[in-house]
Amino acid sequence: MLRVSKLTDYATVILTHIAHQPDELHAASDITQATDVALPTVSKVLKLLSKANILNSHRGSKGGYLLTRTPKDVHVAEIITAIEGPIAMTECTTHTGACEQESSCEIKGNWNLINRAVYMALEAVTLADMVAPVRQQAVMVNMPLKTQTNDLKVEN
Amino acid sequence: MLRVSKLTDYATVILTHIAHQPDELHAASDITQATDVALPTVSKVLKLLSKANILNSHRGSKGGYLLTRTPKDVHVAEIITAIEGPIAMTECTTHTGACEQESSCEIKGNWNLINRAVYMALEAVTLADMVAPVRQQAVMVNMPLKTQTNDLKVEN
DNA sequence: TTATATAGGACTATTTTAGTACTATATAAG
DNA sequence: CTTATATAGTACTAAAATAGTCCTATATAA
Repeated sequence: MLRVSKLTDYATVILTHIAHQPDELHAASDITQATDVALPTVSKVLKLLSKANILNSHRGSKGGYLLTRTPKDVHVAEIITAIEGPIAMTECTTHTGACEQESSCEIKGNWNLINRAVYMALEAVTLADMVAPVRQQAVMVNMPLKTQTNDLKVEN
Repeated sequence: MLRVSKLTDYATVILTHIAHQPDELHAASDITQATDVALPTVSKVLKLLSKANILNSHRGSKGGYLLTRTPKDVHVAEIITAIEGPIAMTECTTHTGACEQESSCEIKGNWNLINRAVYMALEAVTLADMVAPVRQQAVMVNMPLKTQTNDLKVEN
């Protein structure tokens, strides 16, 4: 299925809400009302987004959360990473030594290639796109081989 | 993390092995030996790939599995779909009615856009690429807005 | 000083995934 | 036609990941 977690989904909903009024502070309780996501869950998501420097937080009375930058500069890849950690399709591409077959594995490099492609797809869409659905589309193109070799740089 | 399941990972390993000798029948027991994946697991994966028409099966003595087509025509997207079902990042994009906020959801269409981008990334890599690591790379490009409008066709 | 709001971490329940086992069916070979 | 071998299909169990909740600490405005 290649799913994004529910929390990540909530994160996009919450960020979309905040992005509508980018200059105001949004308290967790307000966001709960607006999004129908349970308060503890909203709170959890906001903390993660804050930690990832997508939101700034203000404590105390009249506190809340605020975007650290314009929605155009917040990429979907970043949101996913904030909630779920680094985007990597297979264990071996994040944790060295996680797989016993690692040394003899032929396809690790190819998974890295796939990771890259997926990551670029996710980086092409921003929070701004989520807020005001622009009919912009990311499209795959096969580049000439030779010119790309350096780009691959697959760690071994 | 945006993971592919372990079974999918096994599937790529198994298919890579088979693709090395595309004209021979490969029994589950042989593949176990070659890949160090447990027999019941190999068996499970092979059945799924067979059901998805990526492999042909031959029963009985001297039976086994065979690719249905050349490795160049087997896309990674298809392998993932065979093991995990349709590629969709969020629940709402596969199952209508799964989300209560569906009717008022602003970002569903955008998830469809993201799905599309990811799918294209995964379709750009084939089993042939996995077998003989070609230094080919898929790259994202932002297309002009107007020309793409028809392509989106986001169901509501 | 008090009310309010976030920070951080721990914990539990649920769901998903991985892995295994069992029975049925098809085929090649003696 | 019988037997050995291999896949088909399904059901079940165990393990891991995720979701969701709660509690205590800290910061800030009034």
